[in-house]
Amino acid sequence: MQNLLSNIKIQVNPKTFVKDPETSVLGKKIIQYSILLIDEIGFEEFTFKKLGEKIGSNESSIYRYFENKHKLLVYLSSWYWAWIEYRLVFSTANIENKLEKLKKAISIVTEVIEDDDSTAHVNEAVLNRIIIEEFTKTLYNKHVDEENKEGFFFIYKQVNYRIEKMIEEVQPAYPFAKSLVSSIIEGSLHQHFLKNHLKTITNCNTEINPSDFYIHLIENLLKI
Amino acid sequence: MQNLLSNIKIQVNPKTFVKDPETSVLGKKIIQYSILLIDEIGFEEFTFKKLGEKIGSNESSIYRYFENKHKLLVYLSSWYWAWIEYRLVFSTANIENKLEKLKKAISIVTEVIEDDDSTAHVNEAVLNRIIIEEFTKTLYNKHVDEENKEGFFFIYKQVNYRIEKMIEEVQPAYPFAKSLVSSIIEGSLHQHFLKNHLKTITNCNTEINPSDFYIHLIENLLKI
DNA sequence: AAATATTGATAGTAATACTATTATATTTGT
DNA sequence: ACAAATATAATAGTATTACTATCAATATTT
Repeated sequence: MQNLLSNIKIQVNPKTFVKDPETSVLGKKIIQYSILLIDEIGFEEFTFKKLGEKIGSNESSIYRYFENKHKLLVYLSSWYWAWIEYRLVFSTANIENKLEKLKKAISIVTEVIEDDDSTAHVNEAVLNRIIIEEFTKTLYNKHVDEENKEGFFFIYKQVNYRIEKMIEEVQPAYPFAKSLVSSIIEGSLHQHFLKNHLKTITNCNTEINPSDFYIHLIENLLKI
Repeated sequence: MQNLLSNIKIQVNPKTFVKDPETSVLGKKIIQYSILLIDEIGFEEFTFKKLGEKIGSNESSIYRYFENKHKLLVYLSSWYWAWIEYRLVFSTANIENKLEKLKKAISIVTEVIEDDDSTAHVNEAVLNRIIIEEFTKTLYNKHVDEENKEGFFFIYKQVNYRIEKMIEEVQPAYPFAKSLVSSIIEGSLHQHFLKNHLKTITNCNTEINPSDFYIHLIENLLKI
């Protein structure tokens, strides 16, 4: 896709890091290779020691950027959702028709991502894969409430909120706009996961994708 | 609810355990207190050592029943879905009207569970809470494909399949029955989670529950 | 060139996730 | 009732994880 972000820096909640990884070569290397390593071995097997070996740096140097691997995952997720939000706003900005606008938004949050060259150290396609496989772990743990208060999920909720408003524009009478949006955004990641691992309980495959399922769903559900 | 299971034993895939916990007093204690301890401290903080302390047993004795805590969680999840399947089959058996039957099924998989006295060592209400908070972790890890081949998720997929068939009965023309079911079953757990932790992106609360959202959804989506 | 910040190397701690061995109960079969 | 079999407990031990602390080496800024 076209280079939208060349002069825009994705802002991530500073509470997720000790030192901003965008401010140094090592920091950017941590981001770049953590994405690749998590994709390769999975979040449970991923350690700062292994990442250090991969980038020829010391474990203790990585700890100067992130308190622990959980916070790093929260950082990567926030980055991802901020990037999605940017694309969402940009690509729906000039659509007059409310339903078309909503459909475009649904596409943005449900489609498979291809790499975008605008950010050299972030491979968006691989990041999308790790969001599909690992995003749920940023929410599902005993610190959610605390971290939610700290604003760790602000951008994610913001993306939800934006689409909620679009639903209200299309069909103000629909009584579950918030639940519909959150079930589409999270559900789409889940459908991608099922397509890759539990194929018998999804219709999604190489031909049909989650976008088709969800766009058909809103078209039928919000009929006026 | 009434005592449906007094003479029925829930069958769980033997590959999830080393020794069947249903066959001894210690085994049942492991099940009973692991549910309570996971609910209390969360799965990440849960260890066999802490469980041993809680039940006055040695860590090494617990390892004779389960290889590791992940397999224990898979066991508990399988037990849960087998119990749901039983209730699903039982409570939809005599419903003639296809849509009513489907709606009943949706209720069973989306409603909040209250304790059922039929199984002394399993508190179903607490188990439901840990399924809401932890079930996703049985699927989302690097061993899914392997464990799926071993049949660890068979009962879960079976529950999906049964409801899929009910959708086909109601509306054979609907093109995404599998995805719709899996998104309802998983999505309902997620809506319960959001209700507890990220209240701003769900309509569910003490008055509105996930069942209302999903029943409204299928009623509108499968209109004939 | 000096001051400052960043990174690397090494060492160390507590906890986790186990395995192995042996001793002690408890159950069961005759 | 007793021996044999089985289950459980106690103890010890290993490798790995998830850090923290300290200090030296190297860049970078002023």
